[in-house]
Amino acid sequence: MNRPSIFITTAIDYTNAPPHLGHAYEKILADCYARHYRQRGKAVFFLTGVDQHGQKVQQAASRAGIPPASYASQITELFRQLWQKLDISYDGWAETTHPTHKKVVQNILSQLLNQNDLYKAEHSGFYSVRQEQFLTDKERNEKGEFGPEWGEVIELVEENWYFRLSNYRQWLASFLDNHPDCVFPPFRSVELRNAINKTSGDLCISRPKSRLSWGIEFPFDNSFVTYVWFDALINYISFAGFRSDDPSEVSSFWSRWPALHIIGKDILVPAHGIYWLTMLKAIGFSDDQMPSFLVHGYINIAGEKMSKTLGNVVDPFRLSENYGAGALRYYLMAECICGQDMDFSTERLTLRYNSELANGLGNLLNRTANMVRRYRNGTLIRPPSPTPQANSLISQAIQTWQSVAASMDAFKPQEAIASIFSLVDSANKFAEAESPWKLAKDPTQSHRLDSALWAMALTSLHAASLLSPFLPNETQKIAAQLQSPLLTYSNHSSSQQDCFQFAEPQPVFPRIETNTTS
RNA sequence: GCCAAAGUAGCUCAGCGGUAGAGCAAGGGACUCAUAAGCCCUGGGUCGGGGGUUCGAAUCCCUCCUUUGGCACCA
Repeated sequence: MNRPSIFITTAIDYTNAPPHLGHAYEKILADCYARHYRQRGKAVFFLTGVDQHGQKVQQAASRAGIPPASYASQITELFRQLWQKLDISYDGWAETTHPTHKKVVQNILSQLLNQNDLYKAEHSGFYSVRQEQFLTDKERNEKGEFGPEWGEVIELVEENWYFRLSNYRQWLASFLDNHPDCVFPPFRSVELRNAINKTSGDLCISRPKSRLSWGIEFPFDNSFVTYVWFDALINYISFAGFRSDDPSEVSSFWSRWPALHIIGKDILVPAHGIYWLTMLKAIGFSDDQMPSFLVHGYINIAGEKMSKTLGNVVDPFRLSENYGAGALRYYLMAECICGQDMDFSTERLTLRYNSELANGLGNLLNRTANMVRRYRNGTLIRPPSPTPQANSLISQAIQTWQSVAASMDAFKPQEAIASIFSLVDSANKFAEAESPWKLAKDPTQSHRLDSALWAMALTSLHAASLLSPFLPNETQKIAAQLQSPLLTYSNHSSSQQDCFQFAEPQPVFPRIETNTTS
């Protein structure tokens, strides 16, 4: 990540149902990356949003008895509220019903038609009237039949538009062979590579209006709307300035691109790994303009996949009300091995919050603040030559910045957090070793007392600054208590800080009491 | 079925050829600046089973077992 600008996207969420914890995890992950790279002085463009078109939205809307547009905008509002609650600092917001997006999608369709990448063909197959979709052999049960869950199944002949994906399959295979690091974690890259071999044929990118009207109309054939995936994937470029009428938008697009797409494991194959990459190739993106993917896992509840049918869907609104957005953000980032599934439990959340944030960092700050107020009237002046012990703690703090950056670049946020807390541990051990409360009793130890308190205060500031991408709100409160701005990558080692003026000590991370039933 | 990933202390995971590790949880101790927080000490897990390579394997190879995921038109 040596580029001066970073373009981060998340999947755009489908507006057929309210957000759940999995949606929240992905946005929190992306937000932590966006904030981390901003702290490193990069020009970050963080794009997220919602996917509003398609069959499922149309169905959900008709069940609710309202037009698809109203239904989509109601759900969209819920997502926006959640992101606000969780402090998601996105720079761009994608809504696929937006006219700008529609224009780019239609522009691309026309381009592909002109370069002979599209064709119209007839397809016949089994169609479920109830589910409003074509069925494949995958949907057959053990007896080779389509079960009752599909309702009436008829054979249907339909004309549609196809994208000549097969023209690009070979290119995609060799691209992935030459760029295996395009997908993280590595085994997902293998999975994608293997999937290409097993696929054949082209991609159907239209739906006849007779059965689906909620979509972007084909510019050259108004009896069809665009298949949702083809529509949705384009958000990554349409909302970033690609093919904008404003030339400065276009040039900022090219300074941002290529993107890091943060997505869930369920939509790598085929949507992003196959459709999106071949679409980009067809549109004219070169090999070194291809995006990369950070593929995360699922959040399970007691070992089981979250699903509406199991009735174990966790509501992120309620979680952030009960525990606070910070606690939720912290727990998800500290606990999850990026790329793997994780098991969610409020017990673990409470445990980690209490032991690391409350007892670790919170208490470090609080004990420091109290001693500075008690022994130094709340004002701490930088000692001209701190003791070697104090210097050693401070230099560990400075070194931690590098390890955090390295861990983040390696897509290991949990490792980054671990190294921040190893610094906090060192500071608490340092406090025991120096015992400022003993030094305070001996006037001849005044310099050593100043050094110790200084090192503790400065380390608290370093730890809070390093933690700020994960806990933007709470770390601001720490900064307020220290009455000092948070540090960044450009000033952390040469901070001009020469005084701490402590505000009234107040627990930033009050312990979550557990004896009450949750 | 095919292709992958994982199986290490109660829990979450690190180690990936050289005498089994971390954090949390559990037990004990000394202290008091602090959100009864922090600090110190302790805990002995056949590293999924079996076989092989090697002076030596959690670490390489084979095989079996268990769990999870992907295998295009549903987003």
